[in-house]
Amino acid sequence: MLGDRWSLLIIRDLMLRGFRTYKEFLGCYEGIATNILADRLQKLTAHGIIGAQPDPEDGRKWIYSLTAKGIDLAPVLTEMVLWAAAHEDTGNQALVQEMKKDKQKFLAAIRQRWAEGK
Amino acid sequence: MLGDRWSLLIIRDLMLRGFRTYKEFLGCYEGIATNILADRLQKLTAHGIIGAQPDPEDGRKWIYSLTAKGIDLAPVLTEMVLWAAAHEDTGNQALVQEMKKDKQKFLAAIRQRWAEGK
DNA sequence: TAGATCACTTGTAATCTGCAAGTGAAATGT
DNA sequence: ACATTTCACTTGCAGATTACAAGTGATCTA
Repeated sequence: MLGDRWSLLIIRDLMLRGFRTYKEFLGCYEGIATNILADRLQKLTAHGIIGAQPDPEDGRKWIYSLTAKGIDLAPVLTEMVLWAAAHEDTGNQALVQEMKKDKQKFLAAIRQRWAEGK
Repeated sequence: MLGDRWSLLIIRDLMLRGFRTYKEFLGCYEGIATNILADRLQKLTAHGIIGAQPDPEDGRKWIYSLTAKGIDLAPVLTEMVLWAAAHEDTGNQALVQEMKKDKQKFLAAIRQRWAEGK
């Protein structure tokens, strides 16, 4: 269900990088094809991990967001980021430091952010 | 690097189900092809996540094991199992209960088991 | 109202995967 | 000693999946 090259990246960027629209995803990943992105967004939606709403300010856009099920992946993503930081070259040292310092606080902040609807 | 259908399952079963040989993996997953299994074991080895040693009791067999880098995936796998248990139908309720009850203790036990060389 | 932007869809070629059948080395049975 | 079986793979090939380029229609902007 998450066992493909892009799904977890999409969730990560919704959760940690504030991505919201198709264009943001498409522009960011080197190499993701338009049809594959559309397919993954659709499958994640079908699995109830993300949701989509029309943008009230621009009728062409859709705004993607995490569902409760998607937000519950925060501990998984956090551990993955920490693992990658420990064993591979990764950027984003600030984020990693914040996670390491107080994991529970970090997770609580993510949940809080989504509870507030942003 | 782990973004495919089988790699994380292989790591999970090395870590939690005590799998050690090619045959165990092959017999367990419905549908994994022999060449794909060989390929994944090789790639995981190349990435330093698993290692392989010849079986001293049977010259045909290889014994696969987790490296330190692989063992460090325990928190990721644990959170994934807990997420799946909360949101999908999964078996292995005993394992899930043990993880939930004391996550740190559970992780310490995994590390201990590997430190002892089993 | 012409052109740009947006989120896709479609077509096609290349790549990857799944399955069946094989291979060689090592173990087992007689 | 020799045939058979087991083991961990490899090989060949058809079918599925993916990447890339080029649209498409609805919506926004100048």
